[in-house]
Amino acid sequence: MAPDIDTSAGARPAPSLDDPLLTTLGLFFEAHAGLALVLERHLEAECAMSLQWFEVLLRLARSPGNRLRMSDLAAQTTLSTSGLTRAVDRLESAGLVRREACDSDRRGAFAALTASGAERIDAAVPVHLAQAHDLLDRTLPGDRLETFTDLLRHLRDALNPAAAEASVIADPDG
Amino acid sequence: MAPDIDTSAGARPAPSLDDPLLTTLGLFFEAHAGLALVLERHLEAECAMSLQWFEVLLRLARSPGNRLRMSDLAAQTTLSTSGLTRAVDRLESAGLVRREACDSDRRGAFAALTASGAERIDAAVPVHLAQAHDLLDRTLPGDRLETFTDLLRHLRDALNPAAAEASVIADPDG
DNA sequence: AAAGATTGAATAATCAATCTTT
DNA sequence: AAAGATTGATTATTCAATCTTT
Repeated sequence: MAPDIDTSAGARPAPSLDDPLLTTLGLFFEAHAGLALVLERHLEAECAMSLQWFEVLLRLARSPGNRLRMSDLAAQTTLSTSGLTRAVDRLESAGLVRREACDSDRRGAFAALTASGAERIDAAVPVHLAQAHDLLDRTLPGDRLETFTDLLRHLRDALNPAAAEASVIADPDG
Repeated sequence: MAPDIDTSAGARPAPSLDDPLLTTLGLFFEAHAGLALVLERHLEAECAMSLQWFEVLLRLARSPGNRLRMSDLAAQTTLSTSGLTRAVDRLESAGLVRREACDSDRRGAFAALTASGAERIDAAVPVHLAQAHDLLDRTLPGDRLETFTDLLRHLRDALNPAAAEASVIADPDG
């Protein structure tokens, strides 16, 4: 018979509070929060732009005709369709994006980069990349960054099959 | 003299829109969003609990006396101190957490796990872990999960030195 | 009836200001 | 005056409902 380890009053049994997978998940969430915070602060200070705006403008800049259907854009970001509608409202108010009608399906709408939006994202990308390289090349030197990317791709493919399939066609993110 | 690649009307120069680091960052954010979504849905369905509640309760369950100062708890989550105040308000309304006074410093307050809160997190951890293992052991088999954890720790340490230092003392996340 | 997009209502996150204690 | 915690005001996000077009 195995003896109880902890018999002190009021102690609860520890089901699996020390499973290393909890540590992995915790590290993942902490790393994400830290990275988003640092990147956002830099982008905000240097380019007066949130990380969300950067991501939306970048998607548009990489799309044919610098435009994308609202629903496609929503699928490529972490926003719901209503969330994207509001985000595009704000981008349109700032003059960085313009809505365009869709001829082939009049229910649809495009979000299109304006000249001003193109200027802003073109200016922001090198600033963003400089900081990201400064941070990551130093933190994950040698081939570690490539390994990290490879592991992330496996994870993303398992979690978001839609994005994985789309990347085979158009390579929005690997 | 290097010739221009694209001389079509209206074409903008592409500064570095294809830098592989943009792909890495995109994959990281997509993987995070996907993982958080999947874990949250499962936890919500099986344990009627958000991922945020899970994380707060888990931190408390792993702390001596099942309690932690509000400011320490905020530092260990992705919330601001005011955000944590509100989160603890909700947890307290649900009866999972109780505020306790701090004798040594009467400005301070503890958030402490209630018996009900302990039951709920004890029940949720195995459920959460089962899903996480099912997902990750299959996606990153062999030693890939350990490699991934190692890379995340390096990244977290670079981005959040405070958490890295704390982990040397108390091991909240590796 | 279903798809694309938007809107209203409800919930939650942050910053700055405030209050208490050190 | 500074630190710990909370509150008010603002902004942003989501779900469900709505409107138009297919």
